[in-house]
Amino acid sequence: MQSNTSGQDEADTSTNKAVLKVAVSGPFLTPLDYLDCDNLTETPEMWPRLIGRRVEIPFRNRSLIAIVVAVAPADYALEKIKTILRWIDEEPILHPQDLTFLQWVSDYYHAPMGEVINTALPKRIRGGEEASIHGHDVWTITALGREQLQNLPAKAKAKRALAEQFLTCETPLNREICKAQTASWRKFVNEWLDLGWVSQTSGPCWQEAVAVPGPQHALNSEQQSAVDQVVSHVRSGDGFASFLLQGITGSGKTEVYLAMVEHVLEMGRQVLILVPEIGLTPQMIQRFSAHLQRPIALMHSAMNDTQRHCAWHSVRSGEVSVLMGTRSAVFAPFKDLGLCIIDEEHDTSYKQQDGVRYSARDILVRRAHQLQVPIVLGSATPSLESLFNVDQQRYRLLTLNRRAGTAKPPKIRLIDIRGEKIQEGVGAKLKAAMQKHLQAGQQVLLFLNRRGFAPVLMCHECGWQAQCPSCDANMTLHQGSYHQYLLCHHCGEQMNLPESCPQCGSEELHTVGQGTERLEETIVEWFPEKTVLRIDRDSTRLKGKMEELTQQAQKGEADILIGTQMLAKGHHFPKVTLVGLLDIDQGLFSCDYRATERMAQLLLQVAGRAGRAEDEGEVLVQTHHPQHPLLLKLINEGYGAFAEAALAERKEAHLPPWRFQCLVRCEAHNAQDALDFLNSLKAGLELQWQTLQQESADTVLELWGPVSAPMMRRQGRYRYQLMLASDSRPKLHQLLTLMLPHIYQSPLARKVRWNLDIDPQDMY
DNA sequence: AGCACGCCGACT
DNA sequence: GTCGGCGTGCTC
Repeated sequence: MQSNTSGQDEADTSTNKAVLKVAVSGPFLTPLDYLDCDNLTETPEMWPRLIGRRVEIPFRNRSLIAIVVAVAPADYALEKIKTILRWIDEEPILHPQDLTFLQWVSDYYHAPMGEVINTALPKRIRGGEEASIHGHDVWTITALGREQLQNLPAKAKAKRALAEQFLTCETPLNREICKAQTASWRKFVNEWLDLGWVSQTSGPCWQEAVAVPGPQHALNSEQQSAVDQVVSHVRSGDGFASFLLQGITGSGKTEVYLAMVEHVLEMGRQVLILVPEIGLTPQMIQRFSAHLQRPIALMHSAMNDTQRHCAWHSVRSGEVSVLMGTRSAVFAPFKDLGLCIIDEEHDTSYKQQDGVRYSARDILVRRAHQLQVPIVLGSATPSLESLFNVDQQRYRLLTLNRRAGTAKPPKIRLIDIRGEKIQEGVGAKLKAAMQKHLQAGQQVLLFLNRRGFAPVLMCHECGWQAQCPSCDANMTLHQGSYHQYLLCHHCGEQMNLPESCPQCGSEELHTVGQGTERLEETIVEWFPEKTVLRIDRDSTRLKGKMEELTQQAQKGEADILIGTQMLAKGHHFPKVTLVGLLDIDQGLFSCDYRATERMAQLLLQVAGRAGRAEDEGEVLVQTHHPQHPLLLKLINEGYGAFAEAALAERKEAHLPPWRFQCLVRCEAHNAQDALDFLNSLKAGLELQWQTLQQESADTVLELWGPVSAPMMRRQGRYRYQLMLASDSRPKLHQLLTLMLPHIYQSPLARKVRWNLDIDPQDMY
C-alpha cells in the first residue's frame, strides 16, 4: 500500500495553476481536476460564482454531468487534465450553505462528494436539465380586458361564458378551467391575447389543490407550552436548538406541529417536515393543507422525476413554503428555511440502507445547526439515542401526556403461551377476548409481523426444508389467488412447490409456522359471519389498494383486521378496542442488540391503535417469555422506565450510544475474497491506530471480526463484516480518514463489493 | 461504477 | 481465419 493520501498522481510542482475541482460520482475519493473552457478560473473574483455550478465534462470516452465544488491548484499532472465541455448553469445551483452541508455529510459518512451530490439531487437535475421548471400556461385578465369582455355580443354564448369566468375568477385560469367553459377556448384565448385583454404566464408545476379548511382544535396547556417554547425560540432569533417532543399516541403531536409551522410561515420563512416512508398518507397531507391553507410540496418514493423536480424547484425558488417528505427530502434546497420537524424520529426508514448510508434524522440535526434554525424531533417512543441526547442536555424535552378527548390509554397485558398448543397462532385467551369484543360490535386488530402463508415448508419424513438457492434463508410459502408458490423474502426468488420432497421423495410436505395469510384463513374459519381484512405488503401491492383497505377499516366495514407492521404506523382505527400481538418473541432474543428497542416501539405503536375513541382499549401480548425483565419493565412501568433500563444495559455492554461504531460490510461471490479484503483492512486499521495512539493513548478501539453476516449468503454472494467501535468519535473518524485512501487503492477492494456504515442500525 | 483492451475457445 | 467469453485496469 502506498501512502499517497490524495489518491492522485503528484502534481507538477512548478505550476499551481487554479483548476476546477469537479465532484464526479464514481470510485474517486477526491474531486477530479478540469480546466475551464471559458478560462473563468483566471479571475479569482469569479471563483465564488463558479462553485456549485454544473458542468459537462469529458470522461474517458464519454461525457458526464458533475458539479464544481472548488477552484484550487491542480493535484494532477497538468498535461493530463482535460477541459470541460460546457457550463450548464449560469449561476450556482448549489448555494454555499448547501455545499457546506453536503461536504459535512461526505466527511461524516466518508463517502465521496460525488456520491453525496448524486444522492442529494433529483435525477433530472443530475441529468443536466434546467433547474427551474414551469407548469402549463395560465391566463389573467388585464385592465383593458376587464372593460372589453363585458361588452361581447349577446349571441356569442360560448365566448361570453369564458369571458364571465375571467371576469369573476380572482386567480389565473388554467386550461382545465377554460376547457370547462367551451371547446373553442383556445381560439378565444389566443384572440384576446392578441388584443391585450388577457396576459399569459407560466403556472406552477404542482397540481395539488389547497384542501377545504377543517375544524380548528384549541390546544391544551401541554400542547400550548410545547408550541410556545419552540416559537419563542424562533422569534427571538436565538438560532439553533433541538427539541425532543415526546407525546403518547393520541396526544396531538400533529396539532403542535401545525401551530409551530403556522408561526414560522407568518414570519415568511419555510418549513421542512420529514415523515417515515409509511407515514406520508393522504390524510396527513390533507390535514396540513387544510390547516395551513396553502400548497404543500411533497417528496416521496412514489413520485416520478417530474414531480420531484417540481417539488425541489418550488422550495428552492420560495414559491412553496412547506415541504413534507421522506428521508431524501432532507437534502432539498430552501430559500429561507426557518424550522425543521422530523416526525416519528425513531423510525428506521430514516436510515438509508444502500449507497451513502446516511441517517436523515442525524443529518437534519446537523443541517439545522448549520442554518441556525430550531429542529423538533417528535415521537411517542423516542429512540434511545435521542433520549440519551436529552440526558446529555443536547436536546430539550417537551412532553405531551394527555390523550385528546376522553380517550384513556389502553391496558396492556402479557399472555403466557408456554406449553399451550396454539397451531393457529392465536391462544385460547386471545380467542376468548376476540369473541367478547366482536360480540360488543367492536373491531379487533391482530398483529403478526410475518407475511405469507407459512415461513417454512418441511418434509415430514426427512426434515428437508425449502431453502432459497441464492440465500441462507427459508422460502416462504404464499397462497396466491390461483396457486401456492414459494417466495424468498430476501431476494425475491419465486418457484413452484415441489410435488414431493427433493431429498427423500416423500409426499408428506408440511407447512410450519404461520404468516398473515394462514392467520386470515383460520380467523375466517373461526368467525365465518365476520368480515376479515388483511393488510400487508402482498394485499396492498396494487396502487391505491392500501388507501382502499385502510378506509374500509376506518369506516368500520370490517370486524377483524390482520396486519404486519405497516398497519402499526400512522393509521387511526377508532372502532378498534382489542389489539392482539401474536408473536413478539423474535424481538427479545436477537443477535441485534437494537431488537428489544424496536420491539418496545412497535408494541406501543400497535397498542396505540386501540381505544382511540370513547371505548377503553385492551392490548394482549402473547409471549413465551413473560418474565423477560425489559418486557415487564415496559408493560408495568412504561416506555420511559424501559428506555432507562435499556440504556443502562447498553452502557454496561459498551454499546451505542455510549460507544461509536462503524461497520465495514463486504460481499463477494467468492467467500475468500471477502475475507481477504476485511483481514487486510483489519491489519491496516491496527497499524494506523498505533500511529494515532502515539499522540495520546487514552481511547479505546475495538475491532470485531471479520465475521459472517447473520445471513451469510444473500443473492448468491457471501457476506462478511468487520465492526469498529471506539469511545471517541473524532478518533474513529481520524482513523477512517487515514485508512480510506488505502482502501480505494487496494487491488483487493476491486474484487469485492464493500461499504462503510457509520452508526449502523442493522446487522443483517 | 462503466467501458475498453486483451488474450483464449467454438463457429460461418 | 473471426466472434465473443469475461479477467484486468483506467478514468482528471
